[in-house]
Amino acid sequence: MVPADHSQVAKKNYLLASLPDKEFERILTHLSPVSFDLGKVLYESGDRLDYVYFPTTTIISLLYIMENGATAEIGVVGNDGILGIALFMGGDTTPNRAVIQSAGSAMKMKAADLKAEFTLGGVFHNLLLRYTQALITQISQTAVCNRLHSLEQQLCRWLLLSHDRLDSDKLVMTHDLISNMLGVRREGVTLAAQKLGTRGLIKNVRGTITVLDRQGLENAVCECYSVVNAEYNRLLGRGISRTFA
Amino acid sequence: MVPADHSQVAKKNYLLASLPDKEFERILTHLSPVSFDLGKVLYESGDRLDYVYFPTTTIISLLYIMENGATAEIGVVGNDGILGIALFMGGDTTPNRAVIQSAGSAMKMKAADLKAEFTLGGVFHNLLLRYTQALITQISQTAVCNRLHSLEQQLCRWLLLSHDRLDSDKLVMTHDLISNMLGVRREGVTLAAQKLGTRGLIKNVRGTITVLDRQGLENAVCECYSVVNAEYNRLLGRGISRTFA
DNA sequence: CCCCCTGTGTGCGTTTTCGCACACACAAAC
DNA sequence: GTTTGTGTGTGCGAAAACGCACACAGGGGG
Repeated sequence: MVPADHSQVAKKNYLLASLPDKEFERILTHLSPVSFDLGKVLYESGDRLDYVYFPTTTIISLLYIMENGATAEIGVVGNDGILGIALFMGGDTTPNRAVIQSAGSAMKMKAADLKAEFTLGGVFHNLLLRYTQALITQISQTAVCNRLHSLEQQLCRWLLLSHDRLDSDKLVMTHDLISNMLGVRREGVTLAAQKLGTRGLIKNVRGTITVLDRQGLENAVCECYSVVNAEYNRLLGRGISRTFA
Repeated sequence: MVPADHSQVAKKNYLLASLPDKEFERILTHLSPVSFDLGKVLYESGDRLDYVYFPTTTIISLLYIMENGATAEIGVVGNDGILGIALFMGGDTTPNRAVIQSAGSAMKMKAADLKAEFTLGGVFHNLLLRYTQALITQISQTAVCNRLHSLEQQLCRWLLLSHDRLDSDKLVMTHDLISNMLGVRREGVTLAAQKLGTRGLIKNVRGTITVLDRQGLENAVCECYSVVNAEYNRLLGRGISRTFA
């Protein structure tokens, strides 16, 4: 039996929320809530996936770890999506680490249950594939942005991606953490964050960045951000961006 | 009726070649050969996809074009895969341009036929999804490589990716073309190519780069290359790399 | 045969980011 | 209230790429 409040919690995840009632009810019976602390590693590179996760309030970062220990984020999953696409794509695993970037909750689902639901075809199957395409666009734009844009622009993009997936304007994250995500030096992040602070867009205080002027950030960000949002909007029927929501 | 030689030509594409006989024969009836010149644009960003393509000897580049005209490659498709995954992923289109990076041939298939085959589920459906996951890994490593590695390493990676997808050691491409793919200056490519030439790995002559020492290139390349190859190998049952083949 | 076009080589100064070294600063713990 | 740690500010020189300018070179077409 599913506790009544699970339904409300689960609907915080846009993917689940966009399911027709019938499918939603069925999927719901396979879901159970979990919560995670900052830094928790959900999948290690190459791990077999026992569960997939539909974030409700947490944000998960997909990272690649180089042999020399350097890291770079390739994408981010929040209440817009699902962690564990490799399972239904047929690979069972990926060469990436999945780590909690912002503490919070998710609904988890057993790998076997997800595979069974996916195999049924239909709405859920198609929704997962469309989400995967949106994620591909996000990863693609990360590649482009890494190549062509300044650290400051990338920081804006990253802050907006996080802000979109949170209820609060307070992002609990150190410059050091962000530098690992962006694959740059910590000092570089500090410098860029200072510039944004001077312009009144954000406030930097030990361990948290507060978004003060969301519109200002959107003006400062590169086109990569809106390209990704437009695709989420087009493919999943609603934008994840707070602006477009 | 399908000409007899179509079958042999089609099998140059690894994806088609790995289909069981029954599926292969059925798919084959939907395929017809085409050939393309260098620079031909198959899809423009946002275009509706009328056909998908299974390259046999051509190589296709997936590019993002910035508003200011700057370009960067996000992935490459050759005889290892299929161009047009957005079709079965449910998006019908992507924000990228697909352009011929190396002249040659492909088998084309009508969008509607592909969708119908995909919807049947089964082997073809699963194969396309596994290929898509391999492509995701390729795009992911492009993002990582763009962030963390030197131009010279990236050039090595790019040359190997091309070499893997060609029969010849002669890559017909100018430094300028490569610079557009890598999203860097033409001069930067010239400089990096000179260094590789000095080390005897390649030979640079007006408009073509000849691979002289494949093993040497593999020693010079970053880990990104082997990560992608390992995934292709794992997901699709054989490596695309000439080394692993 | 010479011209012209495209592709390549080279040389600047400039900008961005890096790598390292440290000083400072806040907050919880003792 | 002092200590201890973690997070942030700052200042170099070095390295990698950039933007621009232009010289040269090969090869096909007039």
